[in-house]
Amino acid sequence: MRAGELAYQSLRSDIMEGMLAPGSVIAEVEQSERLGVSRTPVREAISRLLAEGLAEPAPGRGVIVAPISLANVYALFELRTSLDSTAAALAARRGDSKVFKELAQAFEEASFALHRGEASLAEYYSLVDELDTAIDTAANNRYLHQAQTSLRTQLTRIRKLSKANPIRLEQAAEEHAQIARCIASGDPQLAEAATRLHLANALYAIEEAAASQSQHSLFNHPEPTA
Amino acid sequence: MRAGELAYQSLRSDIMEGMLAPGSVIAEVEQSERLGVSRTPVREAISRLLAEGLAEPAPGRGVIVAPISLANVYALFELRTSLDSTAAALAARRGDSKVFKELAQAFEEASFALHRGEASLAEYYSLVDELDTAIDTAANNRYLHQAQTSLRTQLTRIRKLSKANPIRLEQAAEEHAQIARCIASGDPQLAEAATRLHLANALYAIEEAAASQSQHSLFNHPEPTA
DNA sequence: TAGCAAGATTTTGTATACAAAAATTTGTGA
DNA sequence: TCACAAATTTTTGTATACAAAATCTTGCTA
Repeated sequence: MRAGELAYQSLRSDIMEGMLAPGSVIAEVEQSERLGVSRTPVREAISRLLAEGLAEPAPGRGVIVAPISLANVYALFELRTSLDSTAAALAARRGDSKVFKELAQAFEEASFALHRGEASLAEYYSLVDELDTAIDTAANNRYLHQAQTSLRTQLTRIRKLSKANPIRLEQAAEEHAQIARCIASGDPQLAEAATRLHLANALYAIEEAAASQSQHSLFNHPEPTA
Repeated sequence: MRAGELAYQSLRSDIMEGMLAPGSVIAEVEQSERLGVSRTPVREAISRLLAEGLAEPAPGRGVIVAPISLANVYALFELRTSLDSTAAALAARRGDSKVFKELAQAFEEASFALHRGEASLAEYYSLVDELDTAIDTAANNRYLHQAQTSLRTQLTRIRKLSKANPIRLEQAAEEHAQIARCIASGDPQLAEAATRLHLANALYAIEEAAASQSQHSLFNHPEPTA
């Protein structure tokens, strides 16, 4: 692998896994020594992280890994709702009905399996990825896809912070099945409605989780400037 | 100015102004010589252009300035409709009514002035920028704003290709006034509807312009791979 | 002791040299 | 003349040295 690519992948996964804590500075020399490459490729990597929103320039401390705060979640979900509902509507118009019928079926089964404790989280999330991919493909809009990709990166970080609630997972699986069915039906408005409903529920679940868990362990508020 | 910043600004404006034609390769050495800086800052600049979508990696020719094609316009407008209508709805909920009332007034006047040939294009476009900025501010969502910013870059490029039709400009000014009024009214659904209507009309106008002007001068189709 | 300034240190920005990879050209054989 | 391969040239990737800027220390003075 190219050194720049390696640096990017390493830093990215370190941020996603929380090894590099939100708010901590990403020093070029430190990282280049740690990763065993020179500063040039880590600079390249950092600029990619910057563009992706995983890192941020900090006023006088260089660049830091982007903080996550509860306020961000609302903003993120506003954009997500816009993007995902549009994608679902486009997929309903353009997609292959068969593909989404099968996905709906798979989500139904996953919901059952989840209920009986027979399915793993990883399996479920990979199914969600499949649905996302199918929608992206069907929507057939590279700009939309690009916007969603960078958004999903942020959402993934947030998901890792809040422990998944088993009951919510079952519900979510049902909702995903519903979305897939609506897209399969070819009705854009319906697909959009199902998506909005799902996202509203998902946000609500996050709020609940945040309220029950200690906020400070859940979310890293950007430290006060003063 | 930093050399990297200078290289970025220069290349960006060269692309936007068409000095660097869509599809032409951006060679590091060539540009570094032309701009009088070393390869390092132009590499930084290129990576920013890449992230912004103004440049694209080309399979075996390095990076090229992103082509513009009619097909892209549809995709772009699909995303734009989603983003702008969401922003308008948020602005209607959160914005200061007074600001948008004044903007509506300004657009009404601009429409008159345009009709009498008393207003310049530049003035009108700067008014549009004001409205966009006001909506961004009112919507108060950095992620949405970021997505819109990169999208607008693309749209600006397209706008430069099609000559503005004076009659359409008047209509557009009216539509903008309408959008501002709807936001001022505080009704999110109405604001969204006005935005969607405007964008549908704008797209239609582009299609008309493309049909009347010679396609090949208007749009740069990506050359066939064979 | 508080505040400030001068120096020291770290960190970032830029240039350049070198290495590796890719593309193009050139030459040779069928 | 065409195809293929070898060699050359160009282009990109990486390391490193040096410069400039910013931050942090330290010590002086009021």
